[in-house]
Amino acid sequence: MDTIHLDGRSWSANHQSIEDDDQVQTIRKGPWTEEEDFRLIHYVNIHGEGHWDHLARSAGLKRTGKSCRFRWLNYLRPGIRRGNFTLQEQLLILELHLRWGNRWSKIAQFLNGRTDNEIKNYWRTRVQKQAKLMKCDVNSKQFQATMRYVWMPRLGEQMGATSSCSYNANMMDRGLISYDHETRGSTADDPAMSLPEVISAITSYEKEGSNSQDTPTHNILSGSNHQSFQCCNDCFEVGDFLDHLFNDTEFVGFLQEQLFD
DNA sequence: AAGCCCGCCAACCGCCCACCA
DNA sequence: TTGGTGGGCGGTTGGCGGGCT
Repeated sequence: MDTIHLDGRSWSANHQSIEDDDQVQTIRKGPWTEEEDFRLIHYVNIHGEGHWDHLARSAGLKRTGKSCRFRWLNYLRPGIRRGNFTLQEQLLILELHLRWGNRWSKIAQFLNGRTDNEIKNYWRTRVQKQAKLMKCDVNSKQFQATMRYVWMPRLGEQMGATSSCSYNANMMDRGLISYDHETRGSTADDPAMSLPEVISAITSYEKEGSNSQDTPTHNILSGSNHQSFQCCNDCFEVGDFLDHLFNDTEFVGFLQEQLFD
């Protein structure tokens, strides 16, 4: 019988049922115990991955092959990183999701040590929550525009110049972006709304709509490079400015009507 | 202190595809 | 060609814990 020593504890790893006197293999569900984890780690270390149904039986685990595979790939496999996502990782997830949608495993390939399940959970708990707050669909162009022009610039700013450069270089290296992050302009095949389109919508809104002096869209455009905006006597960076705009339900409604319906 | 609510996340489920006999 | 099997993937669920009343 082999003995595994890990975290100051020892586990026997005989490849028999956890309950030897139980002849009927009832399938266990729910959280994995430490002993189950050690059995799985031990077996995979010796025999390698794959053939999960056979592995489950041979390792004496009362689990389905799928359950063993899931546990190994998402929690026990060496190199798994856990904990909060860094700003760079969050930005990468937003960027890649705009590109590929719910292709979690594909997205996970670009985040070293992160699993598709973890990214999926992040998306559903954090990002979809924001969509719910905005009362729009997470896949709508409106929400994608918010991601691209509000959150991503904000994350970029938070990351600071150094990490932003490394993020851009990383993305460029991978061939994932081809547009200029300084202006956030989109490429011709980019389905999301480009910054010029947003500006055009804002301008149109100014012409057609609200004459109120206290709306966020009053007196907004200044300069020609669209990098900063004057609004209500305050100067906004593009991210903050659009954040401001998207908090204006009147503007959001107009934008939706003009561009997305 | 107790009950309730809600967010997070580990884990399961079902579908689909690739491979092989 | 077809049926069985294993594995991959996205969607969903349920339990736990922390915060709030």
